[in-house]
Amino acid sequence: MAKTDHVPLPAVRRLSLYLRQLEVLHAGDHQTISSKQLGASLGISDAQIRKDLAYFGQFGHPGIGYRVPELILRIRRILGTDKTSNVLLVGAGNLGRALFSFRGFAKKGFEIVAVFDNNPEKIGRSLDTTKPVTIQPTSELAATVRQHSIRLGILAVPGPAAQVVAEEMVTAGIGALLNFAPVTLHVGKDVAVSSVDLAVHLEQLSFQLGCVSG
Amino acid sequence: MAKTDHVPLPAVRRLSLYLRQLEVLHAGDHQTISSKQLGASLGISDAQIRKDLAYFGQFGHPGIGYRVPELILRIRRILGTDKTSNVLLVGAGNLGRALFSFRGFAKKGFEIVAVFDNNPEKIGRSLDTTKPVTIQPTSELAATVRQHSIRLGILAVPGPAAQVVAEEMVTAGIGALLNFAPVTLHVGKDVAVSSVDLAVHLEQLSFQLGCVSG
DNA sequence: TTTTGTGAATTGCTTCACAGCA
DNA sequence: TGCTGTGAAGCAATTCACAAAA
Repeated sequence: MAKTDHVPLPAVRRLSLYLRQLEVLHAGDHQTISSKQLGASLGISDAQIRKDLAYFGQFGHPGIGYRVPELILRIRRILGTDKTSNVLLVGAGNLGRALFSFRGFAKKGFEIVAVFDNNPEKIGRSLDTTKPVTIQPTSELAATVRQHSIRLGILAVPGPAAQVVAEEMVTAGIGALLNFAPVTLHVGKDVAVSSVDLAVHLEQLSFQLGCVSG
Repeated sequence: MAKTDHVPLPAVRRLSLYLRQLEVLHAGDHQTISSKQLGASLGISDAQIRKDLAYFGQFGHPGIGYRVPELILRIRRILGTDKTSNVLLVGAGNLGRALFSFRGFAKKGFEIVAVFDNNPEKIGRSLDTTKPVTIQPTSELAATVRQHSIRLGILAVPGPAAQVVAEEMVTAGIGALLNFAPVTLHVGKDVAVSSVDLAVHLEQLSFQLGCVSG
């Protein structure tokens, strides 16, 4: 089976990009694609793509390339998105609403099945009236996590609240956190954390602008 | 002055994190901090921090550490956020609204001064009635970019439209793009691009969940 | 003592280049 | 011929370890 014998994290990140592009190709009825072609469409070298895939097994066909539908299925299996995952969201503010309404998650096999916020005016209401998910207080985290077998949580609360809420989520049984709060979360090593800080991204770009011209 | 003689991009990314933490420390009246303390609070080694800062000059004081207010100013200067930058946003959907209302940008020296969308029903309206910015059609991109000296653009349109809109933005004079569309943008090498794909982040976490337990 | 700044050593990632297969 | 899979080589980033400064 797959060699789980240490895979570079950047390789996993790129796997998602390959999948994204393969899904586009599949919709366009492409049956096969070479590492060279796929690389050109993503700005990545062909050797990189072959090496990345080789971490997980042998997927290609010499002389042919990769069969698009086959590779899609196998990458989904690797990422664990061949089955739909239940996800919870904490933080029913502007960002939380946008994330809850975002169609892209469902397409990729993630479904937000519960929303939490401790603002009393929000509890019992819905973030998006077209969906039947009502906002719960965080005191109900543990019960809901168990009930829906949720392992993945999205954290979209203000910075000052983030560490406390993250701890509540972990205690409730969450094993992976997507954090939008502009703070570094301190959680156990067995909990995976991925952080998105919008200001940090703009600062990167601002720096790069400064490099080329005054 | 600063050695601009090739800096690893990961180092620049971390510079933003250092700044974020330093601002917290400054608010808490800390006057100095050592690389060891700063590292502990961010989960980064002390050597890493000293090396990162050394790419840009000498900021520390042996035996003392770093003076917090001084280091904040110098990192802001490096990132180009010591002055406020005008930013534009294309895409007035759910995500665009959340980004426009996000307070964190202003705190970091970024101000969204123009919003674009080609939906005729949205043009002329406002994304947030507490702010006096009305939605314009993308045909007005170039004029607005020139008028406000905008160099940074946020792209929050659906995937299929992203490449075309990105090209319009670059033609209008935008030099750096923060892209939220789930596609790889093909732009000139002189344009900086930073992409945030929410589904990719969840896939990373899903993979990591699969590593520890079935 | 404490803590920085930095060459040297190390680790990790990417690219190269080619054998093997269709 | 065209393309994959992969060891070897090369490059980039991180960590080590210590001289110098307060």
